[in-house]
Amino acid sequence: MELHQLRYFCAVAETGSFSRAAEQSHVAQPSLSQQIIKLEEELGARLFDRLGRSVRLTELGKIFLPRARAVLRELEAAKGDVVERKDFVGGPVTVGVIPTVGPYFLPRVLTSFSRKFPQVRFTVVEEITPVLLDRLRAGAIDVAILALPIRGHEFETKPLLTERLFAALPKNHRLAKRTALSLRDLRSEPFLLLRDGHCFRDTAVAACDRARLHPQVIFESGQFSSLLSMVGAGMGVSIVPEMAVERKSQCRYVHIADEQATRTIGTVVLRGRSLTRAHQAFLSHLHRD
Amino acid sequence: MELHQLRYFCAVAETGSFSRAAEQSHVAQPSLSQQIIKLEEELGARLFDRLGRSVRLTELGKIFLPRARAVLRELEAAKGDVVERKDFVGGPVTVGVIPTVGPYFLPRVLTSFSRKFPQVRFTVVEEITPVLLDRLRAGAIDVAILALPIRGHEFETKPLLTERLFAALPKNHRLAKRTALSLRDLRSEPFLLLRDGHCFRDTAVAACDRARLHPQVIFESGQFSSLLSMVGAGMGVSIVPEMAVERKSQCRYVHIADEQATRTIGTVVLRGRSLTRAHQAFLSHLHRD
DNA sequence: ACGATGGATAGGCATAGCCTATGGAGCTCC
DNA sequence: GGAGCTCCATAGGCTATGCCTATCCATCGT
Repeated sequence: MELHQLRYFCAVAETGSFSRAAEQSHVAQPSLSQQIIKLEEELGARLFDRLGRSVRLTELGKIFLPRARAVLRELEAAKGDVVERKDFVGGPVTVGVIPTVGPYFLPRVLTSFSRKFPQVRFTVVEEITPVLLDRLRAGAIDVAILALPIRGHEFETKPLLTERLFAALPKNHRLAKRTALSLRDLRSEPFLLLRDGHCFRDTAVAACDRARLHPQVIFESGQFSSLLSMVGAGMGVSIVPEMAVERKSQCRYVHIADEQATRTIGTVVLRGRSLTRAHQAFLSHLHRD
Repeated sequence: MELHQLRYFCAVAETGSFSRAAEQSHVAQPSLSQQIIKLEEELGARLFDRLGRSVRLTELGKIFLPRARAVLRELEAAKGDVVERKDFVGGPVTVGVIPTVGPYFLPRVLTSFSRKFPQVRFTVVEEITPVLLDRLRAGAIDVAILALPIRGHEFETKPLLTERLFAALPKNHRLAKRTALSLRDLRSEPFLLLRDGHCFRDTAVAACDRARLHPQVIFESGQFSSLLSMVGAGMGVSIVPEMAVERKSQCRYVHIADEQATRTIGTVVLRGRSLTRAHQAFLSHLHRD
């Protein structure tokens, strides 16, 4: 049983004539006749009585007609649904973000995007980079925002912004009034850093390495705000990205002028994964500058 | 969009693999791939993400899946409905019958048939022959029971029974004690006959013609029982078919022995019209002897 | 690095649906 | 009542399309 057979059948039922049905269906009358006959053979029953002049549905034909129409109606609904939704910017979007970006960057972007596309429902997952990448692979996350570069060519990355790093110092620190410094200037300071696993810890440590600095870490935490409180209390110094700089904290922030003392944030999606219009719109909203 | 494409799509969605879906669908994997691609092209959107190892539904695929299933479900329902009902003896049957047969013959047949096939719902139309034939042509009547022969080769007729004709005489009539008579014996009698239009009137008149008898008709009616009451009252004589003979009436009935003084009842259906199992069963019930 | 797995691509083939021409039955009109 | 028309069925040929095998290419696991 094929769809065009059902269409022909309905056309004959509607027009009451094979010829008119053929015309309406844009096929030759014999073609339509053949298909109706085939359909009848498959069902094992006549659907029409051919009575010289007129063609009439048999009892079984009358039963079959609404069912055939239902099939075609469902088909149109299926087609229409997809065609309609494929250009619709809406539905669920799950964004993954690393903790050192989440609180500083996402809220602003999400609110401005939601104003433009209120139909899009966001879910935000805040996890460290390797977890986010796993979730991307599994399809649990649509877009991730994290520090580049990352390894794995199954991902498509695109840089969003590169920010400078800052030294967070107690207010009364000897370097607090400087407008810039080098990591080497922090040679003898006790360090407060993020816990292992956070990629910004790696960024900071790598910068230190390049400066031949082996920081003495006296405190570790999972979020900047804890570190900065401790710094404000005079326990030591820390390194933070620009977006984590708190204007009205107890700390002073001095730009670290070392070469490559930066962090690049970018978007990551799974390569080969098809994106909805909502995903695409969100991505281009992020990269809109 | 074709049905096999929907089937393939569902198979891939279920198995999560083109290869397994192809196997399950009994086609080669490339064939299935091609059809999925065609489907995606027609919809203008990817339905699956091909991610090296695994295949996953896209957002649109997830939307499309239940709709595709709905189409296939409707299709199966349509097929099943017809296949189920085509062997089912039930549903409506409309029987047409002429007035001179209706009250004597049908009740007995309908009750015995309904005992066998209680699912069949009967509608009985009692009309004169030309009306019944029109209704047959229009499909408003499925089977007609009337006097043969009829004209028109668009009908299929089959004789049911041939009955003798009887003279209906008042009790004290001079011929009332005879066991048989000839129409010529009624030469001088006043006749009571059915109204024009009733085919049995034609049957009676034709029999009289053959007997060179030109009856003086003093009363006409649409039903035998009226005629027979009048005959019982001594107003004249009449001619009735065997099935109209009333055992406990005021009349005497004497067999008319003339050649061809008979009436043949038969079934009529529209040639080329397909009959349901209920129609077929009813016809063979009628002709069961 | 290698083979195994899984999907896409290429090219050939056969079927199936479409076409035109024609047949045959029924209806209309002169 | 016969000629012509209408309408569905049949016949025969053509083409498109879906299927096949062989092969390619990327990924994944050993």
